[in-house]
Amino acid sequence: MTELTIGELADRSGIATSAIRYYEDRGLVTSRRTTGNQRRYERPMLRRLAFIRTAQRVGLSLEEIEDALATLPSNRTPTKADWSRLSRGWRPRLDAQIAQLERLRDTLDSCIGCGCLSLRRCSLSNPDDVAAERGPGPVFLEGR
Amino acid sequence: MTELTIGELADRSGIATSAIRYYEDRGLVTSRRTTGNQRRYERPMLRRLAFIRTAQRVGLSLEEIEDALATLPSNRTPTKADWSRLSRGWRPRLDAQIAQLERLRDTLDSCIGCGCLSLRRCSLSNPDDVAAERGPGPVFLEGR
DNA sequence: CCTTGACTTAAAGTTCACTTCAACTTGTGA
DNA sequence: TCACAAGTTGAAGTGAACTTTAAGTCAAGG
Repeated sequence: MTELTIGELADRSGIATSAIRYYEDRGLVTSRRTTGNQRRYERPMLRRLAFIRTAQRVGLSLEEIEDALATLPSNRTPTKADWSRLSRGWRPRLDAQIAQLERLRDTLDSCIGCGCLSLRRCSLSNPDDVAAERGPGPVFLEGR
Repeated sequence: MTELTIGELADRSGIATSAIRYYEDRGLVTSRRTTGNQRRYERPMLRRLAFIRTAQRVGLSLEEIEDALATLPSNRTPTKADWSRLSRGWRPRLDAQIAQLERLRDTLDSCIGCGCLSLRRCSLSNPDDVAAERGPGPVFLEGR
């Protein structure tokens, strides 16, 4: 039982089989096929899925994750050092996200009493941080 | 010039006319119509848009914003106290988001050296915070 | 051998928050 | 008055990350 079926991989990773197939279509994971055309995964694929899932939590898109995975050596199973290298860059990214939310929170604190929300005067709704405004849509989806 | 056209409202709020029309379809904003069927907005609508935009930055969906706006008195223009009341609840939400990212960052710090990312052993890829796992997709979209 | 659950594919559907399009109508400054 | 920018509508398109569906094929236990 050294290889895993897609169902086993899904159970162990907590990622749906449909998502795993989707990742495979996008080239994020690979498998060998049985004579009957079924997918079989080696155990290191579990770590790869863990990497993908965690990178998503950090806020990377699948495209970015794809790029990161592309820098892994293709001639051997990635080592811990390989994974460590890839995830090292996440720290500044997380820091930036946290800083941005903290700015929002602090501004909220100073505005909450007045309820002004003036688009021109209040920095809450008119933040300095214009760079962060590119691209609409929700900035953060929490527990809901 | 006490009323604004949709273009003027867009200019002043920084929100595209298409988005404003979309909000109106969803009932988030309202307008009166000229005899020629064009929209005209009263100035308080600017604050309403500011509220919507800021609520989005905090991470609320349009549906949640809709619900919040529904609690405003319909018989009068909302006061600063009204807006203040609505935005008061954002603080815990922001706090939770920040805390979640900080947990992720701290766990990342303790995992980055080892590169383990084990789905079963490493808390980075296997967070306690299971509630936060509902709903896939990017958790945070920063500057990019 | 045979049932049954797990697997296969391509294609279409989902959600969110909009944007774009086409075809048309209004409003305004010269 | 008339050109033309700005407004109107419904419907379709966008992008990200999947999920669902349909119509099958495969693998393993009894």
